Amino acid sequence: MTRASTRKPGEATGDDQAAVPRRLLEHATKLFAKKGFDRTSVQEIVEAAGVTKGAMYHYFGSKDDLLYEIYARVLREQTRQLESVATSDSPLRERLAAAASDVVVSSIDNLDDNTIFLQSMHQLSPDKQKAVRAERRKYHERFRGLIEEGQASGEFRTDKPADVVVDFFFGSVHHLGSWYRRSGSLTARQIGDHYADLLLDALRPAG
Amino acid sequence: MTRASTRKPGEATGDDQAAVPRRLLEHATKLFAKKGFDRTSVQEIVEAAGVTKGAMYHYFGSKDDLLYEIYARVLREQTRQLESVATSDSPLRERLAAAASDVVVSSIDNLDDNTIFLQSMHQLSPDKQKAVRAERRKYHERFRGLIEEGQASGEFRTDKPADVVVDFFFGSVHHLGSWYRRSGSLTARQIGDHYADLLLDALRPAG
DNA sequence: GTCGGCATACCGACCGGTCGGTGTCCAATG
DNA sequence: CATTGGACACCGACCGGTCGGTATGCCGAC
Repeated sequence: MTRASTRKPGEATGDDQAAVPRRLLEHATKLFAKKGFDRTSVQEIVEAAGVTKGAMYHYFGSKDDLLYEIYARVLREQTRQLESVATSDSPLRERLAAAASDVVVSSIDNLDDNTIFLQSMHQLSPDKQKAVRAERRKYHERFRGLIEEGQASGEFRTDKPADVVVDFFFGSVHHLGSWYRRSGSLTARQIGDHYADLLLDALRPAG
Repeated sequence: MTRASTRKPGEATGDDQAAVPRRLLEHATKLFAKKGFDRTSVQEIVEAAGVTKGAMYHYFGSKDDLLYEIYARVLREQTRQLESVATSDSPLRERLAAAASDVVVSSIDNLDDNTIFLQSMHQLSPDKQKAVRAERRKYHERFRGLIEEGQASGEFRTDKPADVVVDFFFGSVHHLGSWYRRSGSLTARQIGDHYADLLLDALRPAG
């Protein structure tokens, strides 16, 4: 606190080197995941981040904003990742398998974000909730596009609507947080590959 | 209020014929599903149910109790249903398909309960949460038993751990509430059959 | 001097839960 | 039959505490 130094504004003055907004987001994520959005007070967040409420309200308009920023970051990253995998020039089945496995792995790597998504989205203000939903929908549509591509080419069964399959699969993904434990015997990639296999095999044309 | 009558104690005296605890549970379910547990005040619940706080705390020990009772009811019913389907003397594939489809249908029929499960379980007191988890685990184990039965007989693939498949499937089921709308073009049973097909086909031995 | 980057004290709203009371029914008593 | 007592089902004002948010001030850098 009293440590004299010539820092750029925004740089940490405490023990942590990270910038204040970053630290706030980081600790807010952990606390929201652990206790839920409503049960985490602003006071707790700023204490965990080693700053004060004044600092927080300087960078974020509200507690809601904090949550929204957390979502926005995750969504941006996942969308980026999907886009990169989907547009590669591998065969369709491989692209879909990679997309499926990747989203599982990244969901497990960021279990906290995932948990928050699951539990706290409905606590956002309506307009921000709408923004998040719109972004999520874009993501799902991109994923669905892969399935429809395979249905058109005859690689995948056509008796199941693609959007039902997408919701089926992402339901599983979003729920990873409620059962996956790092202490378990399977790695994130193993789970991802299992999930991808299950999806791909469920999509095989009827034998 | 002033309507004279010879009612048994516990019978409604207002517009609604239902007993007070029942009405409380009913309206609490709706409100919890719509606004979340923490954002629903006891005051709102009792107003919706047309009683007062005194009445509520007469029948329930706490707001937590209300939530717990909602869970307990749903769990009891789903467990009962699964047990009934699983022990019938149909072929295994049919029993599993029926169990899968049924749980989807009942989840859609009671979307509110499902939503609450998803969003508010972690807000229960630790001991009640433990009780709910234990009950849920029993349910999952029963379901898993069906899959293991098929793996042992060679009907299902053995390269996917049964518990992974169970979590995969129930993730999808629990997430129905986040996308299913009654205004959609598919009935609950149609979704249930689609989901059951996807599960069964994902379990086919590799071709 | 003034502007970003905070700190601190404080406010008003609200919330879960409590508690002393009230009306009603029923069963025992006389 | 009339009276009484008390168990049950509720009522609603109130309390201690918490929370999100704000107003104001300080302080170093430019």
